[in-house]
Amino acid sequence: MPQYQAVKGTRDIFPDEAAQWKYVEGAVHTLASLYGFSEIRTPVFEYTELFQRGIGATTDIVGKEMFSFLPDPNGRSITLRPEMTAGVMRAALQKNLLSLAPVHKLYYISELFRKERPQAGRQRQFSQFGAELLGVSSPVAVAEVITLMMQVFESLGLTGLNLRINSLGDTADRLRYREALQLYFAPFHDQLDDSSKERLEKNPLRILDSKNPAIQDIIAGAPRLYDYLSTSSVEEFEKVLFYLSERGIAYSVDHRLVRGLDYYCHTAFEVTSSELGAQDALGGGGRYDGLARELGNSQDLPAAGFAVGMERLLITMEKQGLFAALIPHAPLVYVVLQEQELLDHGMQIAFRLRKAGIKTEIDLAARSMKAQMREANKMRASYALFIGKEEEQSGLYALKNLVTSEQSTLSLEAVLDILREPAQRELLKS
RNA sequence: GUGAUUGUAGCUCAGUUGGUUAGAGCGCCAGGUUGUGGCCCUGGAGGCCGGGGGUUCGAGUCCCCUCAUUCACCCCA
Repeated sequence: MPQYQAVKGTRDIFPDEAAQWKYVEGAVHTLASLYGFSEIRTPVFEYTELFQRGIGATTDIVGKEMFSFLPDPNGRSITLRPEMTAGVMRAALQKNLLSLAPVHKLYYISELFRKERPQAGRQRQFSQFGAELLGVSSPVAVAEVITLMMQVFESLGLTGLNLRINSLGDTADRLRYREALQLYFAPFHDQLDDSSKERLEKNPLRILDSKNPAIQDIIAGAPRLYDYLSTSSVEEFEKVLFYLSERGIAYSVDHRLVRGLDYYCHTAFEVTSSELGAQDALGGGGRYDGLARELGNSQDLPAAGFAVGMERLLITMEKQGLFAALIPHAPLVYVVLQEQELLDHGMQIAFRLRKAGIKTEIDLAARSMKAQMREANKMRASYALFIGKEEEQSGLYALKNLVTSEQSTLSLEAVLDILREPAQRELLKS
């Protein structure tokens, strides 16, 4: 066992896997841009109060999962961001973005931190990609955001996902419903588990989220939030569903979907994958018009967004075999040295090739020719360029096509001429 | 934070009721004649058997503690 290993809940991403990340990130960038979203990058840590206010003091994230610390004895507590929305909203308010233009569409791919016990699909450092649409207070915004998210999944080839959606209504709706819930659960108080009892006081909606089998029957009989929605809230929700249907996006309405963060209102949604095990949420989001005011803004700021767990996305793709076509970028030519003394000359040749845009490998460890050839083969290099004493003096090199095994003796200029064209093709592919 | 699980070579794992110098496959390195890969063959390097303590003539195998892993709960991406 090595003396040092990666901190609990963190992991290293080695080249093979990094290629998968790059591929997925590329799809995110491309599609976000296609929908007119621009990238935003915010600091990894923020003042702790931002999350306490923004996410909600009663949530598990704020209550027990934040990495918080004091930068100096008299400083304000800061926290490694456990999610992105609060930080993005803070940035938007700080810059007064909405005064520059009425609508802003932002997306990100960022690292987040939560102090949870790791398990499948859950780490202490993880990353999400997500989008926030600011300034539009209508079902249009939610529909737009969901559509982008689903198109990312689709373009990556994911199948078998389940999109669930619900309406949480506006503040007034929820207030009325909250009372109704408390009234309903009161007689069952003694049968509830501890966390549900606590939620009954602080945030009764979240009792509906409970997976505790012992209280499922009680939950099943609870009044439905949907029945407490105002006419306008219902209309709004129906409009979102209409947009989704129109775009061929399959969904199922789930009246018990609440989601853990306090700032959601109206539409909330979640995408799950059966490929994921217990932590099956691939992504989720909703509307959060009230977040800005919660963060001290004088008024609400219409906003909708989603976040998708990158690790979970990668896990699902791996399980569905969606990385099979991802082949490592092989070198076009491998410079093979007859003996170690030729390394200087070999490196000079490699440099010339690389300058010409030709992906070139050379064995810096100066191993045997056999080893060099074996490695060239393993890397799937297309050509081997042999350098021996003769070549060094004559300036004529032996270029071997490793696929056809044909070999010819050429000047460096001739070699460049031959390799330039396939190098161009490789460049276009990558 | 709670519960369970597993810790033997770089990786995947064998290691019989405790009994000699701890094994395999893959990977890695080097060879299979004089400057040339893939397949094949040969050889080699590499393990305080997670750590500590205990039982025993004897522990990779049994007991205790500890650290770590994985999975699940809570909750979330």
